[in-house]
Amino acid sequence: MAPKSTVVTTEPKDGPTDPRMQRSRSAVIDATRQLLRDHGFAGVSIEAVSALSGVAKTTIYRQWPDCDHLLLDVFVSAKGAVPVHDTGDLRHDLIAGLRMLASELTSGDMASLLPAMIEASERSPAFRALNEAFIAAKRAPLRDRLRVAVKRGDLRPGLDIETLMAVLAGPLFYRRLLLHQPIPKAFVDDLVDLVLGGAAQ
Amino acid sequence: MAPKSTVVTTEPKDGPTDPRMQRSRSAVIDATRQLLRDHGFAGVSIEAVSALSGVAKTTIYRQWPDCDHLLLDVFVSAKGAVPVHDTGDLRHDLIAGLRMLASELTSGDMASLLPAMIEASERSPAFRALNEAFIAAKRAPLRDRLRVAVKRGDLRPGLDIETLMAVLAGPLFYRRLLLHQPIPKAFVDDLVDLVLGGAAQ
DNA sequence: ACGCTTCGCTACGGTGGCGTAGCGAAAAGG
DNA sequence: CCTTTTCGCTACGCCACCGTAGCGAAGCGT
Repeated sequence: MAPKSTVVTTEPKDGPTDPRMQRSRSAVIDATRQLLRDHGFAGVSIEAVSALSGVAKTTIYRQWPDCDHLLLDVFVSAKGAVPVHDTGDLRHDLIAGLRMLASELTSGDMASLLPAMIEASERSPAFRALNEAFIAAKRAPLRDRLRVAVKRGDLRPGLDIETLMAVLAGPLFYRRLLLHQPIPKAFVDDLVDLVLGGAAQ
Repeated sequence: MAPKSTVVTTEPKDGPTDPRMQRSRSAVIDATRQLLRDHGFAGVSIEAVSALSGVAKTTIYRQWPDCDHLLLDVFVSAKGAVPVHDTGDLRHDLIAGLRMLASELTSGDMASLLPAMIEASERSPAFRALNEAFIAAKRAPLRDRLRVAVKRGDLRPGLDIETLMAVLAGPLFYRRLLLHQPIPKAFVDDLVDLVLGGAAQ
């Protein structure tokens, strides 16, 4: 059920592969992503992917040993960091960065794959490792920006960056995954203002 | 695949049912929960539940039309609100309430079922409706306590309660579901202090 | 002790997905 | 143009799970 627990090496660094391989490969991954989005985990099978993508079942088995490895590649294909620029204005930068995260959470690959990734991370070490690398990459720019802000004196000195990141990003995921509500821009604004200014009277 | 989309009526309000029915019923639900926790969604099937619970397959089919309805009942059986008392000290009450939420997220039914619930909510309206009712029940005490605090003047007047709740609860879910890290008590303390006091210099 | 209900068991046909083998067609590369 | 690789297709055996039928045994309420 779970992939080989050794190492996650789902990226062969693209050697001199045949262009035909590339085509079928992306067709398969696209179809898998679509199945995952439309019918959830239970809807993904080699046969269904074959039927939807038009790629023969045998061809799929030539590139992936089983369904889990295919799913791993689907998740790998959805990476990309959320840029957080430094304009000098912390509030502005945070709002811009979090708005981008919010839009990724409500549309795009991350929106449709995240729930499945979370579920997969619970049971398989390989998925968990991939997921953690994925999240870490996403978090890096925000963490860097916050560190600069602390060093610059825009934030309180003793502040724990990890806590701060959780307070900024967590509410967006909470709203997306638990409440199933959209994330309006005003929500991000309120969030940043609340975190920066505090809630107490 | 999805249950009847009509109404979620998975609670017959326990009429005069046979004690035997109760026994097999709870055995089945326990086994299903265990399978869901240990092997994820894919590990749940009527046959597996039957084998693990010791309840005959035919008996299961006599009480549930399919696997989805069984899963619905598993989720229903895991409810319960998080109490947030009012001692007059807002900071103390928030820390106490959030610590309890944190412990529920890292151990107990909610910890093992939440990821599956999230995934299920993405594809099935019935699961989504159930999940939303579940979350709403969990949120009520915290919301009430925050409203009292606003009215009492412990919090800024114009504060949006929804935003504030997301800022308080979101980071815990974020840490649990995305980072897969434990939630130490100090994290909850930092969180509450950060939200109440603000991050800015 | 009596009926009635529920249970466990076995057996069954049907379905869908798995993973492999073999082959001719097509396309890339030199 | 010719070799090599990949592809698509068919066919296959296998297995897990589905959902139902029938029946005797066991447990409940009275």
